[in-house]
Parts: sequence; C-alpha cells; structure tokens
Amino acid sequence: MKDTRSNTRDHQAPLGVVIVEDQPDTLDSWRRLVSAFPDFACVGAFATAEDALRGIPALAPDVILMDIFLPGMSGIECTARLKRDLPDIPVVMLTSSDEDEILFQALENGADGYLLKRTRPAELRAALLDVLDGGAPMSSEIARHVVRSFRRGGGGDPAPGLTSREEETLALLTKGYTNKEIADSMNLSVETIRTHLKNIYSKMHVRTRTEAVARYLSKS
Amino acid sequence: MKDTRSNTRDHQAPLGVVIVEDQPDTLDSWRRLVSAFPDFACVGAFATAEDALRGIPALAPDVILMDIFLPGMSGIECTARLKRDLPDIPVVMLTSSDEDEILFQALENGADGYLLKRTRPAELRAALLDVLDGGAPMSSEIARHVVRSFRRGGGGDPAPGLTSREEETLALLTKGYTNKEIADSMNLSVETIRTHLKNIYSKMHVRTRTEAVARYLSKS
DNA sequence: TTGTCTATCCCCCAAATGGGTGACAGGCAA
DNA sequence: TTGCCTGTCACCCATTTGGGGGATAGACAA
Repeated sequence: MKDTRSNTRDHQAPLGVVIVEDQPDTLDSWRRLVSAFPDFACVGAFATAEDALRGIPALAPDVILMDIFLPGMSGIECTARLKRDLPDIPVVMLTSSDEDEILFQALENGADGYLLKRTRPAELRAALLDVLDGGAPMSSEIARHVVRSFRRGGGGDPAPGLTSREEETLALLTKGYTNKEIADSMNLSVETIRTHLKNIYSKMHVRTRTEAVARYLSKS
Repeated sequence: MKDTRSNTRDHQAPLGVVIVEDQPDTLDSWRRLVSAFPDFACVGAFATAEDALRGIPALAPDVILMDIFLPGMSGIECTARLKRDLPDIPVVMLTSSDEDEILFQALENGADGYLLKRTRPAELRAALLDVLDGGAPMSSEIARHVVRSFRRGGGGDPAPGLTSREEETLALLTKGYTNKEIADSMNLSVETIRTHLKNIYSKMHVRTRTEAVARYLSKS
C-alpha cells in the first residue's frame, strides 16, 4: 500500500508532478510554482479529465495535482478513476471550492489532500512532501470543515441538512428497525422509507444503513 | 413520546400494572401485593411471554413486572420485544436470580429495574413509583453487582459472551463495513463472517447487523 | 407564473443479508 | 478417549437492501 517509489529514491531525481487544470493561466502559474522547487518537476499537464486519464499512466508521476471544476468529467470523477487504476499515486485536490459537499465527495473518491488555490508556495511544497510521506495535507480552513464534520458532541451535527421526516427515519434506523418496521411506525409505505433512506445516505455520505447508524451514534 | 396517562393523571385513577409470572402462587401473591396499594391496580397478568406479548398492547399498562424464568420464551427476550413495540412502558424484572449474566442480559435488553423476589412491599411500591419517574430501581444487592461490573469491565459489556473472533467482527461491523469488507480485513471467507454474525446476533438477541451496531454503540 | 423543495409512492434489478443446516480440524478439559 | 468449544468454510433459499429510474401533489419563494 505504500509508495515504494518515494521510499527508494534519495534525492537523485526530482519528484514527478502532474497537473490537471483547464484554465491556461492557472495551469501556467502552478507549473512554474512546482518547477521552482529543485526537488520537484512538472512531468505533465492536462486540461481535461479525459486527457489526464489517457496520459497519466504512461507518465507514472509521483503525485497528481487536480482541479475540481473541469469541462466534461469533473476532477472528482477523474480522481475516482485514477484511484482504481493507480491507487498508489497520491492525488491532491487544488481548487478554490471550500463547500462541504464538494470536499466530502472529493475525499470519498480517493483524494489524498485538499488545498485551496490561494495556498502559498512554501505550503504547497510542504503539502507535496507530506502527501508523499503518507500524510493528508489540507488547508487549515479545510481541516476545520473536516474536523467539525467528524467531531462528536457539541458543535457538529452528525447528520446535517436532513429534513424532519428524514430525521425521524434516521432515529428509527438507530433503533435497529427494518424498513417495514419503520414504515409501520410512521404509517407510510415502505417505498417512502426507501426514498428517505436514499436521501439520508446521500447527505451523510454513507452507502448502507449500518454505516449511517454507526456514524450517527459514534459522532453524536 | 411520553406516557401522557401518568402525566395528566393526578391520583384520579390507579396506575395500571401488568404482571408476567408463570408460577400461580407467586403470581397471586404479587397481584395481591400490588392491589394492596391504593394508587396501583393490577390490570393484567400473564403466565407466558407469548401471552404477554399478545395481550399487553391492548392493556396499555403504566408499568410491567416481569419474571425471568418463564416456560418457552424467557422474560428477557419478552422484555426485548416489548421494548421494541412499547419503548415507553417501563419493565421491572422481579425475579430471584442474582446471577450477573442474567442481570446484564436483562438490563441490556431494556429492563428498567431489577428487583429480587424477596423485596418487601414498601420497597416494591417505592420502586414502582421510582421507575415511573424515570428512575432505575434495583435491590441493593443487585446495585452492587452493577457497580462492580462498571469498575471491572468499564460499563457492562454490551456484547456478553462473544469469542475473540466474534468481537473483532463486531468491531468492524460498527465501522459500517459490509461482510465482504470485513472478510477482506480479517483475511477470511465471507462465509465465515456470516457464521460469526449469526452467532453474534444470537448472543446479542438481535436480528440484523444494524440492530447489533445500534445496541453496541448505544450501550457502551 | 414558474421554479424549487418536501413528501409521498411506484417499478426494476442486482447485490447483500439472514436463517437453516452441515462439515471438519484443533485445542482443551473431564 | 470422548466430548465441547472455537474457528473455519460451504450451500440453499427467501427476504431485505441499495441504486437507478420516474410520478404526483402541496407549499413556498422568486
């Protein structure tokens, strides 16, 4: 599971960085930024997710910098696919969005780090080294979002944005009820419960009822 | 969610008590005991758990006195099922067993109080009022067992009698893993995980993975 | 008025789950 | 030695669950 490439190298060759970014200006500034570090080299750049997926395997970079908003396939989807084929190459999202929803989607899809675009050069280099060392670098604002979402008690709602019916459904779910039992309890059709659950899963970023209950009970 | 009957009543009608006890002599003596209090009335009595489950919903009592050793389904299992359908009716175990295992099983399955049969009439009345007020009455010998178990184990084992492999499985279950993910985690066949889960369900008296997780996380 | 949100319900289909039963190897105790 | 417990794995079968559609109705805001 470890990136053996970065273990065996000893500052003989610069670490290869690939950048995926559709805006030419931003791409240029990043490329220059990366090249300014003697221990890093930009070995490839792509303006679309589709191009990146085709080109990256041959480049075998040490780390990938990925924008989220790309024309066509999003950077998140691109990350998910890259992780399927090249699970050991860390992907750092480098984007301007700090929305929770986008952030969680990125992390769920395999992003190893999440930096805001206004990150300063020294920080970027530290983040790159960090992620190559198995870390998960993220801007402090981003880290706050993540911690808040995981924290128990006080500040963080374990199930943010749920409607009242969805909250009722979740409450019964945490009692171990089946869909049918929940439906009977609320005098609804099982199909409605299923719909509520789908929405709950999506909002809580889980895939199964057990995961939802586990998250809700451990973080409340 | 509250029992409005006991809120709105102001000593106008006696509080309804249901007794579940298979031995006719004991049942009679309890019934007389309860009826001796002007503020309580025995509104129902059952000799088996099965009868109790069928009859209690219609009676809507304020409190249930439950023996543990019943023919067929045990009083513990009966309590667990009652708690699923009528979670707001307090159940007080009134039995002669002071074995830790039985005691913990009863408490884990939703018993609100635990009295030994040799409890004196005045104590019984105090315990009934206590449990109706949200308390958890128990004989002093029983309380000692409970306290001791907290010192030892750290809070009453939510999953008693699990083998080490079963505990590992349960731990991964509470992370929301699927059977396949658990199997991969432990380097086992999915079939083995399924076997462990069946044993866990049986020992914890639950029917689904979500119920197991809910119980484990709420009562630890 | 036109959206958007919430809540309700429906269908299809594949995968996961729960329950039953059975088997076999080791370890450990009576 | 003979059980009993634990741990492992297998097969069958019915039900539940997850994921993908889509539909309708009411409420409320732009």
